[in-house]
Formats: sequence, C-alpha cells, structure tokens
Amino acid sequence: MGRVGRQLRAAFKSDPAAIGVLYQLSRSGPVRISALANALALDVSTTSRHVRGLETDELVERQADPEDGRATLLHITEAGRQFLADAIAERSAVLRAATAGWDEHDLTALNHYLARLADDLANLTGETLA
Amino acid sequence: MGRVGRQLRAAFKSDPAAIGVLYQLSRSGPVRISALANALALDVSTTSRHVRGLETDELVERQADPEDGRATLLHITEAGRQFLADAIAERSAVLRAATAGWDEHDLTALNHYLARLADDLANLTGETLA
DNA sequence: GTTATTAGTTGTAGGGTGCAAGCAAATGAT
DNA sequence: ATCATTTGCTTGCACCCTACAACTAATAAC
Repeated sequence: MGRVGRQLRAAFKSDPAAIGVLYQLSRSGPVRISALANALALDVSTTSRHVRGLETDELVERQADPEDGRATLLHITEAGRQFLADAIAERSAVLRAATAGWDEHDLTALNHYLARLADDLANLTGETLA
Repeated sequence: MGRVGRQLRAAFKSDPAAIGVLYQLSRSGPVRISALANALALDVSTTSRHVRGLETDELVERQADPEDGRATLLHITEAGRQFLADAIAERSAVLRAATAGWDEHDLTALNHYLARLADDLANLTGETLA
C-alpha cells in the first residue's frame, strides 16, 4: 500500500506541496489560510509558508477579509490555474503510462474507490473545507 | 488523488520510512542496501541512513556479503518483525475504521487495484527487488 | 476600556531526501 | 603482480516539509 505512495512521490517530482494548495484553491474559491490548512491536514504555519511562496510566484493572491481584519482570503490566479493544469497534466501522463494496460472499467473503478477512500479518511479525521 | 496520500500520511504518524524498509526486508530475505534503495525508490544514501537507524534499534541486522567484501546483506530481526507487525496492525486499524462502511467485495477490489498500480508504477521506473 | 480569544507569521528544531565527495573492496588492463 | 577503474556504501552538505511555541494584530466578551 505504501508502495503506491512512494512510487508516486518518486514519479511526481514537481512541487508536492504547492500543488495541493493550488488544487484546493482551484475548487473552493476564496478561503482563509486556516481553512486551507485544515483541508490539507497541515499545520497553519506550514500552510502559511506555502502560501507565501505561491504568492511570490504570483500563483495565489490574497485579499483582506472584509468581515475580519485579521484574516485574509486566498484565491488562485490565472497563472496559478495554468500551473496547476500543467502539473496535473504531467501527473496524468505518468498515470496513463503506468496504466496503459488497464481497461476503461478498471480505471474508473479505481478512481471511484480512491475518491471514496479519500472521503472516508477525511470524515474519519474531520478535515474538509468549510 | 493526492488527497488519499496526504490523509494517510496524516493518519499514519509512526515512522514512515522505517516501515518501508522493514516491509521490504520482511518479504525478501537478505538484500543489499542498493537493492533495497532501488525497491524503495530512494537514494542509496537515504536508505543507508535508515538502515543505520534500524540497526541501532536492533530491528535490522547486517552481515558481510560472502561474495563481495564491500557489500552487506541485510535481514530483519525478530524484533523487527514484531515492530513491523505492530505498525501494520495500527495502519490496518485506521483503514478498517475508514472503510467500515465498505462491503467485502469493494475492499478486495481496491486492494487488488492498488497492488496492480504499484506493480505497474514499479515497472514504469524499473524499481524492484532482485 | 480591559481582557480574552482568534487569524496569521516567524523562530526554531527535527526528519527526509538527493547530490557530490570520499573510502574500501573488487575487477580489469598491462 | 601492479596500478587504474569500477562498484558498494557512508558521510557532508544543502534544501524542503513539517510541527510546536512564541509573537503580533485584530476582534470579541465582559
């Protein structure tokens, strides 16, 4: 089981953390850092540093939260979407190469199971975006 | 997809790396460090450090390779097996908790797919134990 | 208005990882 | 046999990810 993880990590060299942040932002609209950290199952401080890095690269932007001066709302930029799309494309290519011998049915089944497992694990520990 | 990985990493706090080494050793008998590194898709140097740590904890032992004085052959100790078994039990408990609502068929199917994917990824990059 | 709580950042420390340099044993060329 | 090369492994170094603790700024509670 851990094998899959290790091999995927080895195959996906590019920015492991950044992509998680961008992915979450891409499908959730303006969010606070704390919510993001929660969704990623990471510490707020860690998430804060990632966001700062992405901000420097202009893949993410922050705006003051109109309802709370302490908080900031994050959103992905157009460049961020592009970057994410490229990263996903690269990963997909690897997966497609690995699963070249699979038939359509098995692929969708695996996908389905993984999504379900991710949801169940999220429920187990209570991490989700609000 | 990365979600599963992140959440599993969060749920399995204990010794991420050590367990990989022990697992490989448990199912492969005496191996060289280089072969182990290859199987784990890790750098030899990284693997070397892990082995040293496990050796200190007496979970792994090394003996000189009779056929090559430079190499060492690693094997898991009884304590190592016990440690691994405990770790696997802990992980299994988490997974069972997460998949409490799954029926038997789906579980075995997921297992099957993951094993297949791991194999295919290994083939893609050529990492296996000899 | 003073105190407590909350959102985020920064300091610090610990691990994992890979690359490059080094060391010792083995192999190959002469 | 001798010396150069290759091979297996370890160590030095630098970088990233991560969490916890201490801190600042802003809000909420009283």
